[in-house]
Amino acid sequence: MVFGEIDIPFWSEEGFRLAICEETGSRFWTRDQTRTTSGDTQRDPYTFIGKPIISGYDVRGSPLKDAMRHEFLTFFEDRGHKKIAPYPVVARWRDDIHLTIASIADFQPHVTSGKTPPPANPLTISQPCIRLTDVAAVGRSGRHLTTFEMMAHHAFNREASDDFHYWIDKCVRLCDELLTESFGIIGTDITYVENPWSGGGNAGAALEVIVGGLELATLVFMDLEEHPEGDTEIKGLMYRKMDQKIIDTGYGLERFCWAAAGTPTIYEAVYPETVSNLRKITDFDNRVKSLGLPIDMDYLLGELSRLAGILNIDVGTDAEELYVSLAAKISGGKIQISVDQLKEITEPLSLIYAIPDHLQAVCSMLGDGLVPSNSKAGYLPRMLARRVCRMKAELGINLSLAELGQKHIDNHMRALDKSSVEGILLMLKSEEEKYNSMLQRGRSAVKTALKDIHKNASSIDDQILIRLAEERGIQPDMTLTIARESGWENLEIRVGFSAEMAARSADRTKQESLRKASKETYQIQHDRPTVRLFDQDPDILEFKARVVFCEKIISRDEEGSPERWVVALDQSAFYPTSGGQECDLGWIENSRVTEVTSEKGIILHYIETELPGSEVTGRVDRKRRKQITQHHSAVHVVGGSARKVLGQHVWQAGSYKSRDLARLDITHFERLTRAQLDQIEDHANLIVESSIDIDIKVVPRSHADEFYGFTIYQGGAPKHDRIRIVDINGHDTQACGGTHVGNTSEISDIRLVRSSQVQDGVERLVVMAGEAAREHARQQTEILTKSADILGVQPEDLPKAVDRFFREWKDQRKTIENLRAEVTRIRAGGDSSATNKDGVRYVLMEMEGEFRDLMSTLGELTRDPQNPTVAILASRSGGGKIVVAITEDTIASKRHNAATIVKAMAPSIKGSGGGKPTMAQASGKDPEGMESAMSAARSELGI
RNA sequence: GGGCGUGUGGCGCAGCUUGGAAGCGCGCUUCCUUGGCAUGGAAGAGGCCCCGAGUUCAAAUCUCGGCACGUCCA
Repeated sequence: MVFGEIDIPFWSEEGFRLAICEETGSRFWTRDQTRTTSGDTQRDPYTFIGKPIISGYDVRGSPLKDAMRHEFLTFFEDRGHKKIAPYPVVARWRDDIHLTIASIADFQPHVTSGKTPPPANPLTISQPCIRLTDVAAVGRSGRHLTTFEMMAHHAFNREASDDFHYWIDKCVRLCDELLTESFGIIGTDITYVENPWSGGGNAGAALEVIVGGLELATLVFMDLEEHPEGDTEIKGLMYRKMDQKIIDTGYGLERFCWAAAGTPTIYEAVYPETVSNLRKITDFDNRVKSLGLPIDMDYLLGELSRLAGILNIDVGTDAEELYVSLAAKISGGKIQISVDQLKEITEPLSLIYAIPDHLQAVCSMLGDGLVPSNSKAGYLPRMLARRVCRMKAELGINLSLAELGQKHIDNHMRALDKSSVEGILLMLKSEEEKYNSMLQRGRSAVKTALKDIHKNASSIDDQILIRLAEERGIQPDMTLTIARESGWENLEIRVGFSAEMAARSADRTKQESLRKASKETYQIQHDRPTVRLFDQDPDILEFKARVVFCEKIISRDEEGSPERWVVALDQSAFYPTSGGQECDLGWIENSRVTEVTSEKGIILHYIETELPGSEVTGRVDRKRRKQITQHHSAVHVVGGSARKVLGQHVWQAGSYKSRDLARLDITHFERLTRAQLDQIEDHANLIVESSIDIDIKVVPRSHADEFYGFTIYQGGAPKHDRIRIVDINGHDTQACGGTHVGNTSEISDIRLVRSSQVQDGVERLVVMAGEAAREHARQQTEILTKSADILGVQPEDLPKAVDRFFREWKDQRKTIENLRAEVTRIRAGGDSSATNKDGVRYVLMEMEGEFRDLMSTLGELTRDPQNPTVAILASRSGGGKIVVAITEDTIASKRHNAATIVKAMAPSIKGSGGGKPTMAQASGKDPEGMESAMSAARSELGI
């Protein structure tokens, strides 16, 4: 059978026939003897709008979702599936994606690869997901959402180990029973379209389940994995059978709700409160009424949804053209509606629809502890928050982002606890402020960028638009709005520009991904993992071991680098650099260990001399280990304290533990004040004083997820099927492989030295514990004492004294400048340094000071056009400096050239110089030559 | 993780391409105009041009490093 074709007993038993879609050519199965299209084509309009295909559900919004979800989960529970609690939308257990994009994502890669058993088998779940790929279509298409719940039943079959549940036939039977029995859908309305699936290294046959023009579910039968020697080719890649056969299904909860509600769009079914509220606030219905169209609003919306859903407004498509054809098609052309009228309705409406969806996505991301940021994952909620801000402004809504968020949470996210809600609202508030300040800055940026463009100009240089968008985040349409406000009223952006820009950035992203750097590591020919003694007992610091291999490293660096050997042992107490913790150092026999790393479970010790035998003794540097261990435990304590003090949104974004200091990066939405640091520090020290035991145990992956929750993955995605839990009882629990003290009291002392910002939304705390903390305190005191000594004050008076000195220094500098000007005026007015000849004043003056000082004095002499002057100032400091200036646009500047004068003078002081005709300068190495430089100037000037 | 960009009086910014005297608008102080206010006029104060190296006769300007911040993409 060809890959992707599905023939099961169920088809014939139930009277299905195979058909080929006239429109798309795909194979599909149907009970309907007359059907000629698969159901999901341009020729298949939605049939359920105004007449639901799922009956018996009168409610809308959250209650509708709850009822639907309950029906689905109960159906599969009754049929031997275990119900699993949903995972977070922020996929912290994975390092390849930021957000949970499907229910199967919960089990990738550990379960799908076969490494870890699933939490239950078979199982059913309703998983909230976020997908941002179609964000531009949300609100416009009538059916796209960024946030949705994927209801699913999964089975993980392993024939080899006799662990087999069900495969294609049973899966389709379950699905069909659910649709026809539980939801009362008429059997002939359902089509199953064959549409093989591949992605992420796996592939399999699949069926799309279509009812009433809407794809309600997808059933994937994953049994292939990518392999160069595989025998099945799909989209140019080779695949082979894998050990597991995985049932991966996805039922769109919101689509079921829509099909049950029969509303014009999916948004009215899922977010009725927000949609009607926003329609009221924006006076939408009256605005539409004033267009005077002879049709019922709901009917029109239904029509639009039906058509726009099929027209599929996508990114980069020419919206104008779509509008024209849409206007013509409405009600089969029976209703007259102009493109402008249509826009008047759809533009605001699409925003009203998109807002609740975006709010749902933002609030669930923030609720899961994703803090908005200008880079990394934090950019995702920021982007959505900013979209909402923009839409809000376009609709003229006066509510703040936080107020909208509050309403949304009240309607849709009641399960959130109070502190999380507070955190979300704070972050929304701060996001709106940041958005507004960006706009503020944007306004002046646009004005500056356009300042050389004539007010009547009709087009803007592409480069200007691109720069504004890429550097300042001002999209072209916004640039246009600002420009028009500020006086460039005729500006237009040429058609297709936005699409070009999108293509440009997509292109660059592609180029980037092509550049891949591979890091060279030591090649290991052995595969037996080293026994990690520090895991068993962190107190083992001296041990005997057998040498597995010991090889000299050929250094590619420059000649003189010291000789090094790399050693692997059968067991080791040396902790290798990993998880942000620096490695142990010490000795193996008499050879110093300078570095310890780990490759594929083998601990590699780098040493300075070759080892004599095969049985060796290793000794770990006790003091270093102790200090690093204290730092590591301190980081956990501080992390827990930060969460208590700042809120549940605090997550570890990275950490580093060395002998001298530890760093902990945490997510937080604003800069930390010293007062907050003190608060965290106090709390952390309270934990230290409370002498809490730190328990370490190793548990299976699925048990850890279930028992401790996903907050244990502070340090990143887990890499093994067994998880080492470090539990500071009641304070902080994390999955962690590092070394830790047995009781918090052993940390002895925690200091938060400072905080800095790594990126927007991520604060870096510099933590010191134990001896390092005390050493740091001593150094700080010394700096203070030394500085205070210099100024001759007590350390506590230092800030006041420094402030005074700085002030006085500024004042005096000012005074000196004024005095210098005064002296210049007096000397130039009378004594021998000034000469007048043919209406030009010549001032040759030697004085004290640097270039800067000479310059300011020059101004005094040559700025007055009433007094044409050639001024030559010289100073002997720093080898000799000369500046020459001539009053601009006068007979003086016509007669003389400053650069020529300077060049005539410079050789006398063994220097060189140059400048403009009215302003030049030179410096030299021989101040003694200043006299002759001056006479050179006199003869050059002819005085 | 990566790309691009920005740090200049209290605030908002120009100057940087092509190195050569620190500028603009708002605000501030004083005076004038007025019965008072809005306003108008005049004079003035206020700058480690983010920090540190380098190149140069000369750096706000060019190069490198650091710090702070912005923006976009994955």
